[in-house]
Amino acid sequence: METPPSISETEWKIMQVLWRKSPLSMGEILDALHVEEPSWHPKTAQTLIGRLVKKGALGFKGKGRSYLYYPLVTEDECVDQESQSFLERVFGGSLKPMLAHFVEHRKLSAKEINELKRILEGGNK
Amino acid sequence: METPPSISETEWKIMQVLWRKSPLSMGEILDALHVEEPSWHPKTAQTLIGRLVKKGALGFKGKGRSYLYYPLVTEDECVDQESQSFLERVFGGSLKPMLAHFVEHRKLSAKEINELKRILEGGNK
DNA sequence: CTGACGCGCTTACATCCGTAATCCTGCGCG
DNA sequence: CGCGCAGGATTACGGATGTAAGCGCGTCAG
Repeated sequence: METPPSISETEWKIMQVLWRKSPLSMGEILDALHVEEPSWHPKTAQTLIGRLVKKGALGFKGKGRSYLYYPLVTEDECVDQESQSFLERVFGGSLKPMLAHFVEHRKLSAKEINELKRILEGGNK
Repeated sequence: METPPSISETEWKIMQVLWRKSPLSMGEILDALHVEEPSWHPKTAQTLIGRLVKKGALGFKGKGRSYLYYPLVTEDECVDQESQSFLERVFGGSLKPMLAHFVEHRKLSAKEINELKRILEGGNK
């Protein structure tokens, strides 16, 4: 996990399932995916899982005929990776313009503002 | 600009040049790119510019033999697009976990925290 | 027992992306 | 005045991505 492998948009959805709960079998993953998005084709999911395993993002335990899959990279690592690259690419790496953008584009209620402020304070221990 | 075309990582760099100043000729764009990243190959930039034009992200004025390029989509539109998809993909569309993540992973100084808080307040007019 | 089904493994294929070369043409320099 | 060069158009190509089908085997239902 020195180098968290790159995880594509669609692959993320699968990772998220396994970050929430693991290990899971193919069928269980499919079920979980279908909750949010019923259009998942089993074969597609299988392919993506295969790629994630090959990339080293997922591991599995050969428990009999079918495997149980589980993440090899933590959600936090991946989130950090993504956040970093997003911030860099879109806002030149600086938080301020980013926050300013969100404040402007998503009409935040006073309540939300306060919650966000509390988060800022909490981190400044 | 109903549907801002998707702009890839590398294409962004070119858009940024033209958002800062436009219209520009091929050569001027290249010069600007070289400031940040001298390894830009002219042919590569040309290809990307071509793609951006085809996608409708850039327009040009045929001022003689060489064109002057300029953006057809605003930076704000694109930033919003990216931010939206990033937030959705990585944080389930919710600002709070996102801010919490940044606060935790980037040791923010008290000064930065204050600046961010001011941004929050400013938006809440 | 026997075939359907689940699922791992392999193959397919159209796009997009990054990176670049080739071709051609008109303009400016020597 | 002819040639090099900038730069527009076209073509190339390997890797990633989304989407999915085919093959083969072992398990479970009937």
